[in-house]
Amino acid sequence: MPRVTSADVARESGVSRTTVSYVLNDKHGAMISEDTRQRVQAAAARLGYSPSAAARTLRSGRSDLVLCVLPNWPVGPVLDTVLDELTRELAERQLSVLVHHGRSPLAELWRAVTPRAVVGFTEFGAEDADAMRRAGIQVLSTSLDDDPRAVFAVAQSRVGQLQARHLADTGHTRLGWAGPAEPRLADFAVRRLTGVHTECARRGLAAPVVRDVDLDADSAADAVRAWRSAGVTAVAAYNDEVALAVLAGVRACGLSVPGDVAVVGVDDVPAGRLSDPALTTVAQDAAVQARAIATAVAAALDGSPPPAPDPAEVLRLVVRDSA
Amino acid sequence: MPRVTSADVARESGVSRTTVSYVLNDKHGAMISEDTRQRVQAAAARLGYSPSAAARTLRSGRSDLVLCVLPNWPVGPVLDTVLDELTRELAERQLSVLVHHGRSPLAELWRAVTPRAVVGFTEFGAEDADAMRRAGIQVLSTSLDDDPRAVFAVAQSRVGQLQARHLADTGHTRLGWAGPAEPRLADFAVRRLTGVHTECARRGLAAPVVRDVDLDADSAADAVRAWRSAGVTAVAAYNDEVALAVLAGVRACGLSVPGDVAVVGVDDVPAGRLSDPALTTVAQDAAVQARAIATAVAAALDGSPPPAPDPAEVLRLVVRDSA
DNA sequence: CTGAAAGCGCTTACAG
DNA sequence: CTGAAAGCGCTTACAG
Repeated sequence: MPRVTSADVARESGVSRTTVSYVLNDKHGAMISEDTRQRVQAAAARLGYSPSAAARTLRSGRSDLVLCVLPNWPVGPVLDTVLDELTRELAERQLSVLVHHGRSPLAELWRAVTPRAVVGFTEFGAEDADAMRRAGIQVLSTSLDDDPRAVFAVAQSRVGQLQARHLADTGHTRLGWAGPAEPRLADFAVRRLTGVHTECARRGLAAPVVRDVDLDADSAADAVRAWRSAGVTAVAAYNDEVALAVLAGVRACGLSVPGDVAVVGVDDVPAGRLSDPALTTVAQDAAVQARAIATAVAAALDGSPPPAPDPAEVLRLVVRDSA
Repeated sequence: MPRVTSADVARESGVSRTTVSYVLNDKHGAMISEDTRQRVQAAAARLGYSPSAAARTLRSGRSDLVLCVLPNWPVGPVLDTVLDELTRELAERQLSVLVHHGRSPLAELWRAVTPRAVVGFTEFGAEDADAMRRAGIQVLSTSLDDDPRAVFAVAQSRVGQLQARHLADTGHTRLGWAGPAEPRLADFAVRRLTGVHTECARRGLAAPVVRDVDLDADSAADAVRAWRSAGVTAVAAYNDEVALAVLAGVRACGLSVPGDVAVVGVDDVPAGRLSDPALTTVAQDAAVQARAIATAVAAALDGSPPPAPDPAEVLRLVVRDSA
């Protein structure tokens, strides 16, 4: 089935392609007779015409796409919300958001879609970034640190600091750190752990006792025993899932939370509110993050420098029963 | 910064654009002298040349993109894996997978990217589907039922059947259904509930007692009391999250699982393995699903009809402690 | 108020 | 072995 082009519409309605283009793009508003306008629109509808994006992009030199490149790590609930929000917010600016999962050769991809902007939720290689800029694409990236070049940054070390601060404030002096077994999360994990370290150092406490724990009770029980024998009374977990594993490990050891071991997670997932005991955690406000990123992207596209959002708005300690 | 075009590369290397194109696309292998080839490649690299996707697509009439359109509902762990796998599998066929979150006007979108195929994880409107086909785009969709026109289907009613079957097999005669409070999940929920109904009817049991439960212990406790007073001894939950809420509700009522109320979830999320008691659940093999979908998409693109996968491979009851 | 023409960047018959 | 030329579908000065 051959493509319906603007030439078809022109023929069908007895006008030139120029007129078709004007009518369909609402250009030169009043300069087309109402009669012609109607005829063209009717013909377009009858033929089921839709303009070729490729031709349009080629002509104008820019598409209306924003490409989001996801990192290697599993999409959690926060990022999921961010993408939903971003899609909605940019849609109001006539921009379509497309998401790329996994890190297949980025070069192939942005060439294939010619996006107006690329938003990286992971760091781009320098060559990739250069090549994209050379092709006229806005390159934006989010950061896990306080990178001033990023359009949006939530310093992950602050997450760890918040956890350690709460634990220390509630009287614990020997902390443990429960890292994720999933290696793809390492970029996040090292930063959060650094935050715990920093806070411990600031208060003159010993460095945290580090253990990675699988998402099962046995692995967690091993870790719990190790922590206990090191005198640890409170554990900061990489996220709520890991924290739930620690809870299970403590239970498996016949001990209790928070009496024997206090636990703090990150993310505020539903399962953490429902566990026994309910998880104390660091919540990340996905809606606020999404809005901030969307604003930043929009500003970048306008050429105006975006205001740096206050990271304090994004992170919030939620105290429940586990610590 | 102006775009680097193949003409620039041609000028830089002292050949025609034709030759540049041949070299860069590995066409006519041996027919270009090694010397020329080297010169062109060096020039392209030096200039940082990357071809215009728009021009290429316009020329060839087809892009190498597969657009996945996500439904309204939140992306769960299963779909997340499916997208990752699909991306990887189709990458081997030189196809880039792009994902669209949310249901902003679909028409705008596929026009903007001219994908080779569109894979819907939700139903398309008939006009949308027609318009896409008219534009030469392959339209594929997954289904929640046994729809033969779908490239891939996991009948959600089977999920409910599996849950009910296990509960009935273990001696329960009065079942409850815990639905999700989130309205966007309704499409899934009604089908799973139907499966429970069907299985109950088949065995001559009373219809399940239906309650939607929020993801908090209080809401769940209300539901638990309602079930108890209706004589319910076992509950099939929409998914593991809801099941965890039911667990919390039972606890809040001072009752126990599975003694007073047995509970089955769906999804086999880590938190369900870690809860107390560990959740019996229906696992969906995301890897198998992803492979099946990828194969189906590839087959559709080749024009060959895909083999219907065996849904039995995808769904699996995992018996643990809650039922 | 409307049309003829150029040109976005690419690939590919078709000639040499 | 390599080049001149056409054409994919669109938009937009530029003429009427």
